[in-house]
Amino acid sequence: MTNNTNFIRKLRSSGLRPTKQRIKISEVLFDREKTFHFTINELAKIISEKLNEKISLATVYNTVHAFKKKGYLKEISINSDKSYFDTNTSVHHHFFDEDTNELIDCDQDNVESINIKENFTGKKINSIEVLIRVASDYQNQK
Amino acid sequence: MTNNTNFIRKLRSSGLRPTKQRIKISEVLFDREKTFHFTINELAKIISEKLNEKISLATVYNTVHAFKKKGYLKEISINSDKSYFDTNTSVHHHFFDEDTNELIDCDQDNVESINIKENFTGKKINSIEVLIRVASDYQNQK
DNA sequence: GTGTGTGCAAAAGGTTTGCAAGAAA
DNA sequence: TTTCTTGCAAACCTTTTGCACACAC
Repeated sequence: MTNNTNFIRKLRSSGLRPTKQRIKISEVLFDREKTFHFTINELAKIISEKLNEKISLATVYNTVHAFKKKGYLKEISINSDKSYFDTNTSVHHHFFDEDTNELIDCDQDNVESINIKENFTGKKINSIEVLIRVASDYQNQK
Repeated sequence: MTNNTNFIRKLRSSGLRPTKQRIKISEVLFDREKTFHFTINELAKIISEKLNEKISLATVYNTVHAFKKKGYLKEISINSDKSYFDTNTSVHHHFFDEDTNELIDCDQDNVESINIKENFTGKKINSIEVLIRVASDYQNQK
């Protein structure tokens, strides 16, 4: 599959040198039909275990942050010991399954739009993030 | 100021022994008029620097988590390396000032209610959290 | 006394950093 | 050859853990 050309073009156009590592990570992240949610550890595991490639953890961190800065990834707010990222960079919200620690995109149609009537902070709104925590009904002893 | 009696009663009624440390932390957290947002480090600093009291970090962590479990504190989702807590446990949302890393309560009146039209996950909704990231207009190079 | 809570230091887990070696331009 | 990127290990920071001692009941 050589739509690697596309990744190379994309990287180059955003001022990132198309290195082997970045292309490989692009494949893992963007060569899929559905949105992908991941932690950096999960991503590193996929690369090393599923693909049997060796990319240093530091490089994975570098790359993910570079991609985020370029707008190819979104970081999602969950209080958790780890950071979650999302290949879907459009404005949308999330379910977080507390049973499985899994993120699920929330269809915009399922949420009424949120209007901030007043922004008393006098600052620009950068983003509005909604996180809906869900869990099995029976295990609500948390 | 001896509304410590109140804290002692409160602690006891929730099955927590009213130790010196827990009472002191209660004072810092709840003996104020406005909502208080903090990270555990900030709390520990206030105790040691402002009050010149020595409470072990582990105890601060224990206490904050105990208070959260009892429903006296709320944990707030921000992607950050630290956890933020809020003494306002009612349902409400937040502004997060990216310039100062400060949390601000969002008046419910300023947000239209959010309705999740469909919960396709088949699970119970535990919470709906809204975080509005704000920053100065001119420094949007992030 | 019994059981719970505290304090310390060590450990753990995620993330960042410094720097030398390597690859891209 | 110049600049950017990688990889490694060490450092860092927040949070958790284990255990002896102290305190609340």
